[in-house]
Amino acid sequence: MAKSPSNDYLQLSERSLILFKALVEHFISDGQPVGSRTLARDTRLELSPATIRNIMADLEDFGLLRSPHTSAGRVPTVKGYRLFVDQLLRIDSLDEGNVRRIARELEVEDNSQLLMERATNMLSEITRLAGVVTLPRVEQKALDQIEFLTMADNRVLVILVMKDREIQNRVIHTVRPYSPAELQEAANYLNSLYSGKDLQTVRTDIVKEMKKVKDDVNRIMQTAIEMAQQAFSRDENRGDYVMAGQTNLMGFAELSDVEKLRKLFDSFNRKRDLLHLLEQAIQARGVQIFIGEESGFDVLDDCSIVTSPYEVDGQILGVLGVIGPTRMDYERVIPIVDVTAKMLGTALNSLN
Amino acid sequence: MAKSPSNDYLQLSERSLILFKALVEHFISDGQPVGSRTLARDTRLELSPATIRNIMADLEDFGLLRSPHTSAGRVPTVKGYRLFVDQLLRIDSLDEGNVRRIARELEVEDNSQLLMERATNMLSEITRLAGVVTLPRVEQKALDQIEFLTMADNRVLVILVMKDREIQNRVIHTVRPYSPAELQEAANYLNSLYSGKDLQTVRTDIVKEMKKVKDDVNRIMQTAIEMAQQAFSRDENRGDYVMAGQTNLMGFAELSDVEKLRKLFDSFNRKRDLLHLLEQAIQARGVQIFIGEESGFDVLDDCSIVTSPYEVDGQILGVLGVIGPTRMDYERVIPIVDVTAKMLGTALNSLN
DNA sequence: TTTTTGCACTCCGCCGGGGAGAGTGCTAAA
DNA sequence: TTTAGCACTCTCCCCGGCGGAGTGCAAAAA
Repeated sequence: MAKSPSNDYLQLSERSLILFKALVEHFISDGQPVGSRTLARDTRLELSPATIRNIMADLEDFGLLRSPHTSAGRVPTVKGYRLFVDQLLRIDSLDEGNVRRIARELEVEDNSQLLMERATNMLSEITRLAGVVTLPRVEQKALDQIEFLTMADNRVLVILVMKDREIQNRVIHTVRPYSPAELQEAANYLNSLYSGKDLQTVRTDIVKEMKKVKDDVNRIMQTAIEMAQQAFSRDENRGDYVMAGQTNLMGFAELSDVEKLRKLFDSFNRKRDLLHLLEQAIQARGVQIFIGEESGFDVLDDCSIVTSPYEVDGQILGVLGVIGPTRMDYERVIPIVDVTAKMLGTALNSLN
Repeated sequence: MAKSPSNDYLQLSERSLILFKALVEHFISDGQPVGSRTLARDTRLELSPATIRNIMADLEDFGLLRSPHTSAGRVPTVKGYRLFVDQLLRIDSLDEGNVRRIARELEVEDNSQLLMERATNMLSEITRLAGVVTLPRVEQKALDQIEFLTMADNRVLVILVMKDREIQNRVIHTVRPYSPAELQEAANYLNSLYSGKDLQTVRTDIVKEMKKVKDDVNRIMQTAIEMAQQAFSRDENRGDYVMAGQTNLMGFAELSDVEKLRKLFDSFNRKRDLLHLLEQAIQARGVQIFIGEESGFDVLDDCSIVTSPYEVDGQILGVLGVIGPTRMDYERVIPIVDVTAKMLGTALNSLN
């Protein structure tokens, strides 16, 4: 009888799926393995525990359930959760109250950094899980204005004002001192050329420009290009994120092991691995979910991540989401993540 | 026989103190209540366990020790730790290796924000506890240069370059548009007047200046004062700190209770309480230690904090330190905190 | 007087046994 | 195909017993 796990849930009857769904929901809400008896009580279908046991045995053969030990109930496997979120979940739109709350919280802020922080806090507070938002790559942002300021010791302070009102400061070192007038001219030149374009484009354009300039003797352009070359050089802090509500993860029984928790928190601090994961999520359009081992990142084995990219003018700038135990309340969390991503997009847009 | 706890350790014999010190050291190193037997083995004094028991009973009467239950060994009380760190500890200077390590780590950085982060990381790594450094109040920092940049919608970007090379950006809203030339003149004026002074002073000076200006019709000064008034208005984010190595606190048995840990971490995130505590420490000169309840802040009941202010040119800018369980290795931690504070001071000084 | 010995006592932690409870799988009947 | 019945298997919890560690006290030794 024992089938090897396969992917055709097709074989599963409607009834089995209803039962399966009920089981997952039950487990999500109280974290205990679910037995046939409980399930018989809780479902509409008037079935005896014995029948349910038969069905559960089938579901186990399909690799959707497993029992922690011989005489415990069943819990969903990763594959089970996958089926659940992909096929069985009916996501309805978020209730008015929360929608308004998110909107209100995000619309007032007029600074993109703070906006990100608010978004994370929102996420973690509403879901009672850990919230995370990646900061937009500065490369993707549109430049509004560039200015130079002379400092001592052949250093020049570059001020990049982005369209979203973020201000970036960079100090560059030059080989010879430049006069304020020279720098002003260079700034004017660059502003007229590049205002409104994103840094990525600016950089490639400058490279092209450099080739032409070799022949050209225009002094202003020379200065401008020289400055710009350094000012726009690739920023090495490749990406970053802000997080909030990590402590919400303490207190979930499946993470109550201090050692596990420690590893998880350490990895949040290291950022590298999680960032890598989030960059995968940025590729996708819409809400994406990594369940347990699917993240391919073992400190997150008992965790799931629900993410959604946020965008401005159709361009994806970053991704936000929440991290929680695999048995999180997906039905509630998914729309929250979804809406927050959209709201963050519009909030950012209104800054431009 | 039972005396009420009193403060005259004078009555304690040399021998009792030696024993007490041995006990505390023993407890610090392995966290288990210490019994008479163990102590008899570990000390030079050739005494029977029984004698030691008598002495320990005395020490308990003085409120320096207590036993968790009838037949466990003894552990130090807060009062005991206090005696230990105040009177019994011989702090010798930090070993060359660590001194050099700290120096090396702090001398390369040329940006005060990053310097602070390095310092925290150092502290937490070397002590294997949580490290914390308060950021210097911007008020205290010396101004190097101020510049203005016109932006759209009657907004002006103020750039404050501090002596320590930190760059502050503030956006102010003006009632009428100012031309770049006007702003340039204002900046020149303010730079000539205030470069090198700290923001606090600048602000008070400006208030004085305002009175005079009323009569004066000098246009440049008018503009300058108007700008400066807003630019230097009191910054409301009153204080902040950076922290590292919080996870080092997980895994100490006395904090292994997840709920306790959660409260502790939450309070780190809230910052308010801890900040308040650190501000007390800023008053003191040199290393200061809060043991257990002494912090007057109940999530820290099982923790001690060792702090030291750091200063530049004799002026205290902030405070740094570590947080760990009450039974931390004070003998090792104290010199580390001390040296790091001094090194941070000199590192900051070399930026000016 | 101080220190030590001897001894009774207390308390914790650990182990094994014995239910109770929950849940399973299998077989046979409906 | 579903259900009832049943034996079986785990876990969890409680209990009692026991060894170990440590104490306090009284009496002996120094």
